[in-house]
Amino acid sequence: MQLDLRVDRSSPVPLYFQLSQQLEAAIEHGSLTPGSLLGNEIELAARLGLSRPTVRQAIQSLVDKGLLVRRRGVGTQVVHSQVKRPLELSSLFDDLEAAGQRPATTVLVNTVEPASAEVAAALAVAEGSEVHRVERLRLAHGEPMAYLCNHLPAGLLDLDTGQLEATGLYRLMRAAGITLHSARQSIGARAATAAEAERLAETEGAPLLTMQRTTFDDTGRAVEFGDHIYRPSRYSFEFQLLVRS
Amino acid sequence: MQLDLRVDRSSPVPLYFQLSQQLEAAIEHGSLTPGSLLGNEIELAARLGLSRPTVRQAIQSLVDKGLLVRRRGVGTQVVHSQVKRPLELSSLFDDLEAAGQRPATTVLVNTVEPASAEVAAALAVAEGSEVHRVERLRLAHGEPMAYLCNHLPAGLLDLDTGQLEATGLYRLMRAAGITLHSARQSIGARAATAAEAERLAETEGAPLLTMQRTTFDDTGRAVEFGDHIYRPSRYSFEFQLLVRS
DNA sequence: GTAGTCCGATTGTCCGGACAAACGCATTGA
DNA sequence: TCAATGCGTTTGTCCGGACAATCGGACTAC
Repeated sequence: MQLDLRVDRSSPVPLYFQLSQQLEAAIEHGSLTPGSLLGNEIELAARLGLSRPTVRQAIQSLVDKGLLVRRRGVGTQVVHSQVKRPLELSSLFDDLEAAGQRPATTVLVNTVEPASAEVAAALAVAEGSEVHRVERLRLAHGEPMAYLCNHLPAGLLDLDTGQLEATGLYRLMRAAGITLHSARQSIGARAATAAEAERLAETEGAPLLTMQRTTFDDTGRAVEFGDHIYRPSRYSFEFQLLVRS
Repeated sequence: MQLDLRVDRSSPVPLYFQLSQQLEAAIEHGSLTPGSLLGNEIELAARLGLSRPTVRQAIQSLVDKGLLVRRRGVGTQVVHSQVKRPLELSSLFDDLEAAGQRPATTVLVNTVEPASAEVAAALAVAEGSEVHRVERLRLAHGEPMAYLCNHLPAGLLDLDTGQLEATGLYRLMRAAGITLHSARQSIGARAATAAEAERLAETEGAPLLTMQRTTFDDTGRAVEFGDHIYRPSRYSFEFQLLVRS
């Protein structure tokens, strides 16, 4: 069966993007089965009334996402594996909400204070300069799941405790017009201290999953430094990797 | 100062690739300083005797790597942050060697056996069908660092114990003509069992970092399923993330 | 029967051009 | 003084075409 592909030239949405979205939907939906050929680019372009570069741009974006594989002399195939999504710069809040976990947040600390040496280095600000510090307990189904300590440069964002309890930090930053660009992240493990155990309803010495992250916006500014600990019985990091070609 | 950019039209290396490599080298080397404009595409194309699409393709590849940021009406800038490399599908062996840690491997088990339910599900083979099982202890500076248990579909690869002790599993797979494409990965933590503690020179109940990974080749076949445990005092996962746009 | 060769199919690379959209800045107007 | 407008600059999108590189299968020669 021929796929029902169409583009709307009156739409402000770029043509290549319309096409790639429809192809992605067809793959997700199962209309394009794994391993099936996509039909050659020339013919596809002719059928849609598009030029070949435009079709190629659409296909390329899906190749970059790992959904398609191109082979010279063969054609373009749908990858047949449980490919989900490449690792995104996601927030714990969004992850939990997407998983239907109904996340809740308790703000424990929300102050402005001088930057410690470690924080200053991570945020590339002067030691002792003012930074926000936010400490939160993240719950799912009423059970503590993670303890989140974040530092932000002062003046970047108004951090309202009420908002912090209603949504995630990343959403607040995006809403403030900050475009997140990249992050440097480190994941490890260690034993819980007595104070940490108490906060997370664990016992002292219990294994904890730790994550430290510095996030940068598109100008290269460090906009957030986070030091998080997770209960490994309740949370693990799951993601998809693609090989850089 | 004008950057000394040149392309060799007699080379079989694609022109856009020659250009992107030179630009990347200039960024790495510091000739292109963070925040500096790259000069507009039209002029750059004229200077190199290339067409604008070719120059754009070169720039785009660096944007995808997170090294450059384009802004309409402004130009293309070098991102000024400690951007290293996006997360790659790397092997522990290569990571350690790159860090100058002189990794060593002891092969504990190297057999063929029927697939358990878990392994069969991960590799998408029938339960009970034959699979390779390899268990290795990875050392750095003579200290145990990780315990690696891997399963591979039978017939994919000859697993020679000697080779496994001399290099990494991924290198052997690549050398056998398998092109790694993507992987699904899960990172967590838990307490060490008595047997694990013994192997890793830890104590029972000590926190361990765990990683499970299924790797797929470019045809979508599952080619490897790994279950690894790391000593968190010796190893943590460090990587760079880019936001998908 | 087997290995090597040829050939059609398909993607990879590259060109030159055209217009649209967004940004920053200077100018203009209230 | 401050906001709105206009304009030049730069990237974003799209077109149509050309040739090269590679793959797989069919064919041929031994």
